[in-house]
Amino acid sequence: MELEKSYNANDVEEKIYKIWQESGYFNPDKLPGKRKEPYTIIMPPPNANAPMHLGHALFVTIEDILIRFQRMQGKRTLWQPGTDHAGFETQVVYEKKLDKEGRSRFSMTREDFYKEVWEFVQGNKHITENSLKRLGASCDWDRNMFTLDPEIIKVVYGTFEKMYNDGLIYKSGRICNWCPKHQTGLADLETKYEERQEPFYYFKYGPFTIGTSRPETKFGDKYVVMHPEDKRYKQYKHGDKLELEWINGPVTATVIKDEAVDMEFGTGVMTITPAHDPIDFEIAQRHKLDSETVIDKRGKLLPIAGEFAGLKILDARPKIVDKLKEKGLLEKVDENYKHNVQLCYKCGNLIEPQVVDQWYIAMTKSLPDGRPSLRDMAINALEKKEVEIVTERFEKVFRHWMENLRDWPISRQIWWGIPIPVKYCSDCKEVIIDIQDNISSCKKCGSAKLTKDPDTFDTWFSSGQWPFATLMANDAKHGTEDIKNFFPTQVMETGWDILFFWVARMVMLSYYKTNKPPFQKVYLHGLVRDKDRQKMSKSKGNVIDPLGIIDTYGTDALRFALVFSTAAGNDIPLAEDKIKGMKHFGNKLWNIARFIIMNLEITNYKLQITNPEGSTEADRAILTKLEALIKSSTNHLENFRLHEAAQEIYHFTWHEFADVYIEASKVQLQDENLKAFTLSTLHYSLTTVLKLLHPFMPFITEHIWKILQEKNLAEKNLLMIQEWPK
RNA sequence: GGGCAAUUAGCUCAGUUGGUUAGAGCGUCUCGUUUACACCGAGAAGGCCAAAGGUUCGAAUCCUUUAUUGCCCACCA
Repeated sequence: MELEKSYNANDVEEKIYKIWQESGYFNPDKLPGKRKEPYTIIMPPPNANAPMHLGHALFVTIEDILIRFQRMQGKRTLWQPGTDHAGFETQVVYEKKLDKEGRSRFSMTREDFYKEVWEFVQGNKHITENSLKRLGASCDWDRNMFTLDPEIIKVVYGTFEKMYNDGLIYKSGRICNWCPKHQTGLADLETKYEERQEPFYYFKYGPFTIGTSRPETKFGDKYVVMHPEDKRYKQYKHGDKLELEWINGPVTATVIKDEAVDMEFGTGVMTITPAHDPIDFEIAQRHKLDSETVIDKRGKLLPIAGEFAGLKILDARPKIVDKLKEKGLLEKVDENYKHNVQLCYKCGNLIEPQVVDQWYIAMTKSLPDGRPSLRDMAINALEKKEVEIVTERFEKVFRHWMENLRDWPISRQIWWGIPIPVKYCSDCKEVIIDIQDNISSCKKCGSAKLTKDPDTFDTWFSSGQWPFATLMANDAKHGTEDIKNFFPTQVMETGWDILFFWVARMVMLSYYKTNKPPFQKVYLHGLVRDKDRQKMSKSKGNVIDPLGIIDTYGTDALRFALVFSTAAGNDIPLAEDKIKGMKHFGNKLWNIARFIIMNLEITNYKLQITNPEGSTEADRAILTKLEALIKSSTNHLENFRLHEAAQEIYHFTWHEFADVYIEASKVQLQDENLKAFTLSTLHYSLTTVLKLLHPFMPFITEHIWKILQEKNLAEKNLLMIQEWPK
């Protein structure tokens, strides 16, 4: 077979992937030899709501390198794949799509909406899976899982029920972050802050002056709050009643003394709107004050606003200010006031805090079986190094976040997701956990009037259980013993941007459910950014399609470029030139192989390097360097310094092996006394480099290996299961 | 307000526990098509490793301060 002058990735990658898949070696149960020690990575399931982006290419590359390396080291490797229904994220994506079509979920039935999203997600799932294959992912497709698979939901429901019975999950009507656009409550993490310059108004409130940037919330205000130590207001006593004129007429205000008031801020006096402000809500709770809803869930004023009822808050604001001005209650306006406003992290609309019933998980409550709280178990895990974040600087970040953790709201008022398995008795108000969805009468009073909880789980509640849920689901589905064999897993590899969303929750939920860490090490990668260091996002339209890159340069080049000069945890600005350079490297390797094969084909020398007789200084030098490379790159890989390993292998291959040794070999091959050892050295160096390079550039290395096999120049098995060089 | 990081060649970035002339990709310049490779080879230019001070036999690497940049967390009506 004539070998082409240059390597063409497109011709071989699909073929090679097929060979791998047919070998069965992605599946740990089908690996040859006696492999005892497991090595497991649970793949962070890509969201099945969009085509894949370079972030996926990065995580697939890193995880595939780790898995292939360990597989060649003789481990029983399981890389568990899956896709995520991604509740809120997907619903947002789909609602945008509806919006473009002039539709809205509010004019659809819940069932129809769910069905449409289901179809949409199924289509994306397949696209995503095919993309993972093009990237060379050697994950076990036999175990492929979806977050809405019944076996997964069963595990999730089991956890919910256990937590409810343990008193860790409770329902509360406290104030929550409400997005008026998406019509759902959100966790703190799902909101962001932005600095805005808005007018800050000072109004006369009886004898006081109060400041606010949100006059539209003030209709129901009937408590005036000041610090108990504030000397300016010492003549007012807690509980004093005052008659005063307010926006829509006279009100009776009650004086409240509370230490939450900052004496330095404004006039040191404020009125409170407990239904629409978290701080005010807390003050009201402390003093058991009345609370009145002023703004509805769509962000419009309620009848309490009188003439302003029905207006959107931002439209109402200037009108309300005008009215107060006319009434002579506007004292002054500070136009230079800057403050942070809270926004929905997805749509950027203002968060409008609302009092809504939500399910919460207690983060700091000790477990009834005597174990510490979820939060403390996670902190202990780091403390005891049962879980280590190898991207070390994130340990501090993790710990700090953990220490300040508040209870986690896990219910969402969205339709796309796992339904909360709860029914309520309309008569006796009993809460009934109904996992099978087949309970039709109240367990307590026998009433048949049951209503289903309309909410769904926060996606992170289910994906937070992913490491053990997938393995449990495998066992239920396939009769495997995955939980026994593969849990706890070895490595969780994911982006630092979901450290809190996901990693933290996995640690807590895993300890809760299994009493074990979900994984031993956490490797956090950075974000792939565009060439201007901008975050790639659909909304910015700067997303680069990895498949296009693969078409042009090949998967191996993309993979090598992604890990080549990237330290863990650092963001990666993608330069296409780098990928191009790595394609050249692949071609270099190809031609090294071509040269060696060409020389070996025309000879019949016995290949062996154990007998150094007839070796030259050049032979010995390259073998020494190769030995050092094996040691060093193995060490780097074991310690997650993939980029270091990649650079060293690159440097050796090109600048030691090709530039120096192969050049020297051309002379040595002319000498019959040197020829045998020279050929042996060439062959040995090549096969070793192929092995070392295989985790990084699996396609080209496997392809060359296959060609060597066809010429009886390599062992019969696939390169992917060859023994790692020692 | 609190915290974390970064600052190294024209550009984008590596540099594990401090140890010989600080590296890579791309770019620039010169030369070269001798059958592995022009997706190449040979060679060259280009860095007081942000600044100052300190520790050390020795610092890009450790410490202190400063400057600039980026990010995270919290959030005051």
